[in-house]
Amino acid sequence: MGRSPCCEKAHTNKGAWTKEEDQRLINYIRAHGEGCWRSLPKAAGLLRCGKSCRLRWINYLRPDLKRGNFTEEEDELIIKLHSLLGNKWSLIAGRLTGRTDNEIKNYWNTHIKRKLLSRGIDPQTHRPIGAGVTTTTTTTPTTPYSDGVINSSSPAPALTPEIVVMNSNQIKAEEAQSSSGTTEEHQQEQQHQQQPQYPELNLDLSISLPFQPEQPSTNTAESKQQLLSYQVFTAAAAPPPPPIFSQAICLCCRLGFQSGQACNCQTTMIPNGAHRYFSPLDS
DNA sequence: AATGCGTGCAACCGCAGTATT
DNA sequence: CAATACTGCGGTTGCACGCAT
Repeated sequence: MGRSPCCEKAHTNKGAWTKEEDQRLINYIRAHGEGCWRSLPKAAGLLRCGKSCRLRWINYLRPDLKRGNFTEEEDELIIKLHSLLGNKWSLIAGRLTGRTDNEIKNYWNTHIKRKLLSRGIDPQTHRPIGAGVTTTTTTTPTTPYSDGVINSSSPAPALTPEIVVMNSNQIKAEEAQSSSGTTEEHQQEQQHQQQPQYPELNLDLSISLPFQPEQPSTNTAESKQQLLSYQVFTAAAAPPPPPIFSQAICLCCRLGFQSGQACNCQTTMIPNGAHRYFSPLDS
């Protein structure tokens, strides 16, 4: 048997929130904190479903929200993040403090799309419009880096989550520094130079079979640890986190970045071209 | 002043993944 | 293990507003 029934959809208000409803929600969350959205409406005396309360709080009432226009820096950051992550608005929002996924999504659809089109750039692919897709490689329409292992024949860019929050000058400096790296890095550098719009991005991606761990774990605790690791790499990170070892698949690795280039987790290649991720604890 | 149109944004909807019973 | 609820996410819709005609 499952749980008890969800919030009754009857007897719930819809549409715009009133000031009184807002105040009730704020007061309740101040007193009891976020979470438990299902029981919140009843406890707070609101005729709304929990989902609606959550949305209202996250998108509008949260005290740490930054209201107002997006800056030029935020614009460029969103564009770069979108080229990297696709329509993963929540991940993008995690990189812009005080902005919500909904806000960014709206801003993208109303402003940035147009901005890119006026620059002659396809907002979905981040390629110049008219540059035909002639390769046999495939990318998903909304996510340049699909959720799988990127084929080793087309190495992913040496971008780290930290680089993502840097400005373009910092990125250039980072690239200049990396040019004195290994042969492999040098090859990537050459590929970067072939990208006309965003040199740090390689959008020519192939898709291979999804990564299969050698010892797939169904352990719940380990799953939680993986989630935690994922959250560490995706959380809003104003200052770059100190070097840490990932004990699971970090976001960088999930995006196909190779160890050392993008993150500090320990990743190695296995013969089929996929990556094997292992924890320092394994050794 | 009235109307039409475009824009911006809050809110809803449906789905997928996860948690719980 | 299956069934069900919960949570979060992305896509879409609808309304309010401003501007042009």
